[in-house]
Amino acid sequence: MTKKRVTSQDVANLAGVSRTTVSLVLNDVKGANIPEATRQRVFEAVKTLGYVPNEAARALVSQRSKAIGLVLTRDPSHIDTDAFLPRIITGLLEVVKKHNLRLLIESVNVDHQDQVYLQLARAKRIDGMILSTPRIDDTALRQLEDVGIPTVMMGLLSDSDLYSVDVNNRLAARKAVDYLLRLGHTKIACISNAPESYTASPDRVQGYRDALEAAGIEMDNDLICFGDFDPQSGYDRMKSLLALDKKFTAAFVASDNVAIGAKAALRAAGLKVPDDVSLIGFDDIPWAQYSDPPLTTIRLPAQELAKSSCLMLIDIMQGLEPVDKKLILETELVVRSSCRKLD
Amino acid sequence: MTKKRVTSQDVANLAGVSRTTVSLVLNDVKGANIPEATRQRVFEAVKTLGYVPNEAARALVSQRSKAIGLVLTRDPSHIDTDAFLPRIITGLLEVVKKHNLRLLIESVNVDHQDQVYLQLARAKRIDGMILSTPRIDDTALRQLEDVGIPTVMMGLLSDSDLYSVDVNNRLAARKAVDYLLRLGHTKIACISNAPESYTASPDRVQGYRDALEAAGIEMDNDLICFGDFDPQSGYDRMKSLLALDKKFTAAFVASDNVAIGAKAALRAAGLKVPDDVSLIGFDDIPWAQYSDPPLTTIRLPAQELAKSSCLMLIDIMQGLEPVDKKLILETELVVRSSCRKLD
DNA sequence: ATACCAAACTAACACGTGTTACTAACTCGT
DNA sequence: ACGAGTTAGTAACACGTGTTAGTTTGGTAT
Repeated sequence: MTKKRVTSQDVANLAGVSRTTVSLVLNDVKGANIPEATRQRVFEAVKTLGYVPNEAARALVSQRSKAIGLVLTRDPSHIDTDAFLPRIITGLLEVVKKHNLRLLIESVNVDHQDQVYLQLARAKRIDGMILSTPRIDDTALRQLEDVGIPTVMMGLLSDSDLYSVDVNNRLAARKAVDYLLRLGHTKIACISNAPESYTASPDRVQGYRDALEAAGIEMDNDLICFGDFDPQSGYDRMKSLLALDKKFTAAFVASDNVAIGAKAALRAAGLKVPDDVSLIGFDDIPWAQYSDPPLTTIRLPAQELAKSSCLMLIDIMQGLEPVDKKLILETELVVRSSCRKLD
Repeated sequence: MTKKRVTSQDVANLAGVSRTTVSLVLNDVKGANIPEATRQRVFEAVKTLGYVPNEAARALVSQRSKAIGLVLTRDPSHIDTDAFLPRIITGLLEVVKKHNLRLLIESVNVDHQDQVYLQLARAKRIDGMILSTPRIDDTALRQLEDVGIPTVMMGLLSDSDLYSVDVNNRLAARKAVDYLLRLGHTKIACISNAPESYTASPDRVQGYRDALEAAGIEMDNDLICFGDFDPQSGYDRMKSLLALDKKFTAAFVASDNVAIGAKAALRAAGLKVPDDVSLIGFDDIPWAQYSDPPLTTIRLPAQELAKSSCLMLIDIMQGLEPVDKKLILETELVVRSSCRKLD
């Protein structure tokens, strides 16, 4: 009754060869000369028995698990509303599958990150890892280099030696604000995507600053605030901004997801987009183009980000030096209808 | 220079005991009597060396990988815009972490599903799996039972013996349409969430039918069509419906994600929600409450679905018979502002 | 003094694979 | 005929852990 496990020994027995030969055939070892007839016998036996090599045994002897990990360094509550995660995942899955790897997902609560990193790495559960949304104050990142597990960051940590793939957040933000400036706006509010400790956030604010400065517009720090990933935070921040009564005519919200909430707050205040306030987002999540009005935003190549990270990681895992240690992908201004020209 | 791997033997040496003792201490085996002093010595050594047990070796000997798999049975393009996936993942991660398991994500392209299922199961990469969005015509599901890997389906396949967790799609859909009926609508269009082959889809349409029938309203099959997961499909279907010129006053769209597109199509046709057409969705994705107008919808307890599936799976993996073989969770009508009362 | 027993530990096997070093047989040029 | 090389295959070890059966040590009852 109990399903007997099928091992390579069983295959060997059925094919009338040794276990070694089975291994040589299945792994297509080129040094060994196995005549076609024998190979076929082995394949036949494999098929008959439905044999699948035990990954644990294989991992043990080869010292590699053939899996990579995607580590999310955010609170689950923030991940919940992340409209990008699915794209990241499909991007990773595509590459991972092509290379016969598996994808492990792990989230670390900000408290004891160190443990988790080391655990995963040392336990050899994964051969490499992709870190998403790194934080500036993440001390565990330093330790990571000691463990010596191949790592790629999606998102740049400027003062780190680790490999990374990212967009130029600063430049992209500037592109967005420059666009608003071209439309004639001068009083422009800014809601960033996340708290300052997440690296992309201050970068995007800096881009906002760059644009205003280049245009010779005086900065009003009251108009700058930091969201917290989800729409609710956008709603709250926009409400606060409106309470200041500063009469801004446009807002740069450095995350479409946060912009969703910001827009709701504008509506609640009786303000229309773009008639009363122009709104430009960041990311181009799927929702953006179907919003009412369709949201003008900066397109972040989410899937490319994921794929490139993954490919880079695989290179590193194979001991190859990737062409770029820090790869920067292009962003693109996507003009829709949420910004109007000021007369 | 080369980082030497730390094994339990090293720990044993440092602590001045045998490797067996180390294992007994670390796994807290109750039969063995290890005095407190020795235990402390072992823990000390573990800490000093930064020892972490090799998972592959552990998996090999214990015949369990301590990982579960989430298998997505959809095209990547559909997963991309799935606003629910993040919630599912955080739900799973929460439970998984609590039980010291890992989460593996796998997508199977509809073509060769069988292989993938079997591969994962036989290779012992995972101890159990959660299937999302099962399809009616999925023959591999049958084979799955043969392999004998614990499996839970998120989404019900009525004629299958497998364990499952789902909502009552039919009843939930009826709730939605009943609400529209109460508001006085009688010409109600229906766009389902997915092609008919995905089980939830025909169920929801059936709920729509139930409601109309109970109200004694004649059915117009032209008003029923099937979306395809993403907003674009909603846009297309709604456009087709409008082209029929059937003058419906309300639409039940069995997926918020599809509803996003449907709403855009209405807008493109110069129709306002809810003034011209009332719109009710399904799922209550994060976007729904921030939509303009806020979308009335049926709340699907995504995270609960994930958690319950996971808990059920863990029960099964431990050989326990879960209380319900087919668990049904509650849905809830969430009234917002996308439906108006007809006079 | 001997038998017995519990406490504290350990030697040795099993898990299923990849791989190296080796053998036996067969071919071939001289 | 004979050494050299090739071909086809295998025995045996390594990977790092969990676990069983067994061994020593020291104490205690008979």
